[in-house]
Amino acid sequence: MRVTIADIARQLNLANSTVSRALKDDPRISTEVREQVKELARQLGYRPNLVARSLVSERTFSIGLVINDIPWSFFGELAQHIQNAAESYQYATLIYSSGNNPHKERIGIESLVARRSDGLIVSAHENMENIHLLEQLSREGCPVILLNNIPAVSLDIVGVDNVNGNRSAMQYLADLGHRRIAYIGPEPVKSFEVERLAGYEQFCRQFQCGEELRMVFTGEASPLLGYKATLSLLENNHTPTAVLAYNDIIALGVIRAVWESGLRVPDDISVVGADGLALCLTAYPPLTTVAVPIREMAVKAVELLMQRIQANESIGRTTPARIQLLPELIIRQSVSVPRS
Amino acid sequence: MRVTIADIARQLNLANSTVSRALKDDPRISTEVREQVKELARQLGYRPNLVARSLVSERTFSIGLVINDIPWSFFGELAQHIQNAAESYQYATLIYSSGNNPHKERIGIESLVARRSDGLIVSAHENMENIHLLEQLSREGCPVILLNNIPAVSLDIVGVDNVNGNRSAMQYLADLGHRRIAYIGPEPVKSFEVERLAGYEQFCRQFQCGEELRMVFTGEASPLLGYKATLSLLENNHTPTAVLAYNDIIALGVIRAVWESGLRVPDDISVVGADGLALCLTAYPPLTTVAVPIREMAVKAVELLMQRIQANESIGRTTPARIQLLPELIIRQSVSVPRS
DNA sequence: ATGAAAGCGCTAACAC
DNA sequence: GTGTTAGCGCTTTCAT
Repeated sequence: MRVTIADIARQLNLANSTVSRALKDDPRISTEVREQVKELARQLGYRPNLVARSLVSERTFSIGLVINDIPWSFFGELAQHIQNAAESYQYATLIYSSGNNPHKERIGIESLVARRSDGLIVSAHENMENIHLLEQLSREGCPVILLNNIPAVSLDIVGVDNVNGNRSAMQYLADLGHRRIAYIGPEPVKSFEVERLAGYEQFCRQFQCGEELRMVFTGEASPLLGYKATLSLLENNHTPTAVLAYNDIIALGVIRAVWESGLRVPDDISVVGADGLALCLTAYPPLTTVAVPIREMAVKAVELLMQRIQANESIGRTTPARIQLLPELIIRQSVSVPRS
Repeated sequence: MRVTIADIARQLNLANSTVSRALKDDPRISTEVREQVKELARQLGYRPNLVARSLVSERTFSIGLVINDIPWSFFGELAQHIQNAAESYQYATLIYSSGNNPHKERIGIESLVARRSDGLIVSAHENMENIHLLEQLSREGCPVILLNNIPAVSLDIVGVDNVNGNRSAMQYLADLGHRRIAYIGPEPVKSFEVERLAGYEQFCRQFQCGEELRMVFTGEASPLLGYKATLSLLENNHTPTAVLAYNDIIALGVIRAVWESGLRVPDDISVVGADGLALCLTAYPPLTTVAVPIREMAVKAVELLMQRIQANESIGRTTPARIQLLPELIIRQSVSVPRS
């Protein structure tokens, strides 16, 4: 049997509550007793049972994080920052990765709630059933922060202004003289996908430039799909002077395809990514990218969640918060002025 | 207030225990009552409180995973596989990333234990104090699976035979005719670092080839350090015909440095990575690598942990298990025969 | 087939 | 300053 508060109390002829207080440095307990208790606790190797504590305090001091996948690093970096931010509030983070599967996402949400996470941060799959589930949970008293821009949803949102992020990247390319700018990314389904494409298209329309270079493929964002899409774009002789990729991962695939085609980055084709992952520095040449302020996003999301938890309020009483973070263009070496 | 079993019992004029059983499809409860209970549970939006359940059952159905960092994808991929494997046993995974900081690692371990994880999988920082803590926990009844090869430790280990992995990579290079093979990696402190360097050095000694090309830098494995190390290697005119990098991340930095120096991969310099991450396909050219069977590692670790949990045995009674996984060389396009 | 009661480890009124 | 008591939500003997 593991050692409990009762064991300590018995050996010291104290009441459980006294031991409990002593362990928490309650000023009402005399210093001697406190020391005595702590000393014995150490000797016996007492480890508090947070499960029991949670049952009475109705608080687990843990938050749940639901993401799509850990490996491709956007979520990895995000998870790390969220964990760090939560830790500064003495909170643990339970990470659940849905593998982009709405059914698994649902299981994950339910599991985190059943484990009584004090709140949830969710980068959702955007399946409406699950969004409704989250709204429901929020109403039932479990605060939820959403990391996607979903309109008309009664949840707090910490989102990214991808439209303007990509518009500013386009502006940068146009200012350098680029007119034939391609976009390579997945079909616009999720908010990030829709917004990033929209930023590109809005700019194209406004400046009457190259919307025929919009290249949308089916499937999840991966370097391989970026690679293949680029190859087929180049084959068709629709050669652009610059490519705006949906994200960094795809951009790396684009770069590989350009080199393999015997062209050079950035001399023949400039490439811009998005997300701002550390692995941009992995590319040759290092990737210019529309960086999402991932750390800030994590900090803001956790901050907001902690407010909700402390105020013991979910949505219903209050208007949902809408925080929008603006991406920042990080200029590296994958872009130059167009060749001709 | 959230709805509890007692609420359902009251409304249906049943005992709590009956409701509890009905919810679990206990055959002793009549089908009608079972249906009635479940129906009302659905209507009221009953959600089981796993905290309460855990307190009595002494099981949380969650395991703790302690890793060094999530973002650089080895641990990301690992975490994903562990989570998947655990899920097949109906277990949730609590991930804690220590950011390579032994003190934070300790906090993380304690936090996971306080939350009463049924077991731990740890890719340790290899700080001996923490290892002893883990041994202690194991003795106290919390099974621990270690993912590092640490000698003479009384914990189950699912490790990687990095020595032979790297020797086979060297053999492959030598067979192609390479004699001037450099190694680029961090100072050998952790087991992975020691073993991978050892695999290189053993081969060099055996075949009397180029140990002067061993290039060890200070700091954590990052593409930037791989990049810088390569540049200084090339500056000193110690030009190798091939580079064996500590891992894929560093290899990507090496590749970038080679291109920037006006040399070509693999024509002038061949590059081999290690780990076998998905981002190898991101490189130009796609990276040949000594792939760790990450998924298998995850599956084996979880399998072993589940056995320990089910048998309700940690180390002490039993001899610790020693599972060694052999990496596999995945041949892509970053290696060719040497130039001259 | 169902109920009553005890208890998991801890906390928090309330007493003295 | 310390003890008593009740109870968090659930499971599990032991009755009936």
